[in-house]
Amino acid sequence: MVQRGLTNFFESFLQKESLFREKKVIQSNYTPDVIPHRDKEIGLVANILAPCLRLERPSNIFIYGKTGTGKTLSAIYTTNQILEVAKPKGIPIKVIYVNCKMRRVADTEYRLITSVLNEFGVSVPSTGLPTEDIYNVLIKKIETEKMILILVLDEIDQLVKKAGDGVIYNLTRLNEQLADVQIALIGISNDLMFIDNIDPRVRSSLSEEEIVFPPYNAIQLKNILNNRVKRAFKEGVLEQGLVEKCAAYAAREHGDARRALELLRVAAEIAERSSSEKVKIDHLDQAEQKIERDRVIDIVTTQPKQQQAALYSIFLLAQKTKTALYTGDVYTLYKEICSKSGLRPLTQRRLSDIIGELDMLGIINAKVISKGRFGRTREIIVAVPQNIQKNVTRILEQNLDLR
DNA sequence: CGAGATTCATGTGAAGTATACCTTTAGGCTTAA
DNA sequence: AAGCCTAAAGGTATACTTCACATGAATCTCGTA
Repeated sequence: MVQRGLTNFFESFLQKESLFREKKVIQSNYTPDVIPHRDKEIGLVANILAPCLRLERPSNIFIYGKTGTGKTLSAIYTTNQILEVAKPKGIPIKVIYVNCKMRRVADTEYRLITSVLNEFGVSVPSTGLPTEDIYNVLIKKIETEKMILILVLDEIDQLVKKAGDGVIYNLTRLNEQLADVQIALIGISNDLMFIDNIDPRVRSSLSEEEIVFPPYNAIQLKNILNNRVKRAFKEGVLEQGLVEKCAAYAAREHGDARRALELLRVAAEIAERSSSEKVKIDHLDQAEQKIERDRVIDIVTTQPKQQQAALYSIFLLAQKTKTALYTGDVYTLYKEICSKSGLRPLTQRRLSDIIGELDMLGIINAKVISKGRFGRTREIIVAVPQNIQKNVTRILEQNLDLR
């Protein structure tokens, strides 16, 4: 790096006009004051949750809809509103939000309860205790006072897929052991098939109420974007038709509003970095690339070494052969990779599971097929565009200490 | 020719093992009275 | 004697291994038309 010019660089950076007015408005963790086109859904949620203001346990809610349809946002928004009413009146309501997808945070029963406890400010060992004990700690903690506990479980399908549906059963049964505290669950899932594959008893208790969030259409998306653009950007920094194009992109991808907003923000960041005075359509295309790349890189690099080695083998093989890959081939190469990078190779049994996990992450598509006389295997197809694949392969190479 | 039987390569479930971490307990040491 | 530290014992969750059996369509076999 040229270090002498750095002060100058920062100076000129400060002088440069930013394209943003209030950048946080289009950042992903921002909760807007109004959520357009979700009045009906929010009304439903509010109706169901309202009894908790009278200290009655509301029904459990199961919310589903594709990603970026405002499920999480609506749930958080509604519960926040309830809290706002409840707080000045001293109504004891507590809302806890847990994202079950976060690997190594809340993807097992034990870890879920642990993260709930963390919300209460109680820290418990990450391992070593019986799950039963952890429940008891929780019970003891919340039983001290009368209250309604609303537990929002985001991406609940991931949790059930890994830890089984007993978790939800246990949670609902917790109510029987608690005299003064009532727990209501809000399960959020973007897997529409999920609810059909769980124990009917669990199902009926989880989805006492079901709410479906339909995807936004292009016009609605445009509306949402415009709403935020007004506050987020300075006037006239967006090229004509940019918002429309952005909405169209996202509508094509099953009406994902989160994606549309992210697309716009990243495009603006790119424009800013290249010291352009306007955000142009061209920046939008670059942003689309960058988002996808960052997403993949993020998933890949937070994965444990073994998974990375497996993925590296898959990528390498995919680049060599044009046809689909099979588990056996991957395992052979994987073992080689392991010895090169000083990793202890796992068994094929385990690799098979890892391939399943990678499939769940959406990095690859693995389908079990039968090749008849030539056995049964998984057909693996990489679900990442070529150029990004190369990019990621290089990163993996470094991570795994290969040359 | 067609219905079964066979076969292959690996999926998949269950049970066992290793590891990392936890609490409890008991003994030994220190310290202050 | 009280307090504190340490090591050992006994426990759990999780990632992984081992073992054993299940799968499912291409291919083979063999009786029959």
